[in-house]
Amino acid sequence: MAERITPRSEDFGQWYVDVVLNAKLADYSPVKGCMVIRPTGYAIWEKIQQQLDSMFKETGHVNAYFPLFIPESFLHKEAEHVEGFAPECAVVTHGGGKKLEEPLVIRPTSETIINAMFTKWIQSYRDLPMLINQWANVVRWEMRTKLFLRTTEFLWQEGHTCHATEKEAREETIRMLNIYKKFAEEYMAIPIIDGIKTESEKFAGAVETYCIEMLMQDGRALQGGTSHLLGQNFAKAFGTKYLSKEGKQEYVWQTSWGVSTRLVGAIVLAHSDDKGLVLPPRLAPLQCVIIPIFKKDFDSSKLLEKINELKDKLKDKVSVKIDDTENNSPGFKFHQYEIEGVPVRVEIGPKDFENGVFTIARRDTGEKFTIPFKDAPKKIEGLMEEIQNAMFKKAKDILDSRTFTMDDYEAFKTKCEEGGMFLLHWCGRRECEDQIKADTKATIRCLSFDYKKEKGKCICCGKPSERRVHFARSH
RNA sequence: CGGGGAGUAGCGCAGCCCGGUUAGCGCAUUUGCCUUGGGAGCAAAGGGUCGCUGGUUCAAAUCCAGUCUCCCCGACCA
Repeated sequence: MAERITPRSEDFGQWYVDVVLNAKLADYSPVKGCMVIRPTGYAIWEKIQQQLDSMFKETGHVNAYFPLFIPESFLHKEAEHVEGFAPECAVVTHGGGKKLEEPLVIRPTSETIINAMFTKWIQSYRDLPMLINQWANVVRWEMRTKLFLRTTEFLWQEGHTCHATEKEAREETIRMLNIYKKFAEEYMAIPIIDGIKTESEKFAGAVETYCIEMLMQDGRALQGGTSHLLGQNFAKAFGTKYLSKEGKQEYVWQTSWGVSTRLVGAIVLAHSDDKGLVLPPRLAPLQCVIIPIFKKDFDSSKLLEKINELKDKLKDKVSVKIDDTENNSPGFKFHQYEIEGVPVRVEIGPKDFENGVFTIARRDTGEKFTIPFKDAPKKIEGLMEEIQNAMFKKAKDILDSRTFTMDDYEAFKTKCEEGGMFLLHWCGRRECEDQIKADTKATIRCLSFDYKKEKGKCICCGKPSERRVHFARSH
């Protein structure tokens, strides 16, 4: 039985955890920092997987699987890569009761071991492009964790591609970023800011890192996905070469890109209200629940007949479930499905039956209305799209209303406490980036693709700047 | 690693300051009756090494010392 969710606007972190736990998406595990994903939460992840997978396949990518263990020496082959990842690696030193000759790192990401295979697989320009994706778990030993947003072990998808030219690799990097953007906006109903990361925030081992950034309801930003242009860094480290048309040995140009179970957390943080989870219809494992209201002196079979009829008409287009259990009251069920975020609820009791209508309730707005039996299927089907769009618009309004353009450092420092996205002039120097982070905890989320050329002064040091960049405190 | 908080029934908590009946409450569970239009009601029942170790005392959930664990904030976060 779920506990009631209490509104706790003053403590958003706790509110978030309450939503996750009450909606039964996940549990804390016996192993600290790790998370147990419950069936309800996993079902959302499955919807995400399904959709992304089909988008990857449309663009020619195929799935494969690589080992969980990576020889420690592999990580050392790329200098920046090992520097970035070594501190957060879990390392296996023993196996079969003996100390291993070479420790095995539990993959924090798979560039190295995949490149070791690419080197064997790729001989000629005819083998390119090679477009591989892997669905897997990875481990990163973070100091502090939070359900879905940052856990020691998490599930993700990592794409790894090889191309003959830098141009092709660059196109691929952006193509995949755009797929993430489309997925976030059209499926998760969360507007994003896309752009490039600064040198200090980019992936260890990449030439460039692109990302989609989201703003959550608590005013903090969340990195939703990244797409890296790896250049020839890993190719050189692992000797991944091909024979070109011209008969020359060339290093391949590579990309990698990934999103994780963090996206489930993003949905929770972006859309939930004090009643619980609110799921966008396109990713809701259950889109519509039908609840009959029985009365002692009313023939319940008449209600069941009506709702089965409705279910049959809906079932090809909308995922629907009838909850005709008798051990809980209707009120209890209403709350239960609201906590779980089911987009649409249909009720029918004797009164409705006599009037020839269903009562329909929207999860996103809480709005309740009746509709004649014959119009119900079409209406409910239409509601899915309507709710999906309304949720995106609501999230977009939050992003817009909490994006601030500022030029005064002191004012920014104060305003930053409330959260939000900030468009600030920045001189491009690491020193200022670090200074601002030290002063405000805000980091450069990205240099967005969408910007106006505009002469200004760096908010920190006053040196000239050509454009504004996105700053925010992030999760 | 630093700062704060918490460990008492399956879950959530009160009791502790100021030691003293048989350690209490809500939810959940079991049984019976009755019910279902926003988290039902009534009646009864079961369920506890009070985190652990030691000390003080006639007497410890309560006081003292130590210890373990968890949570929150910070440092960290390709």
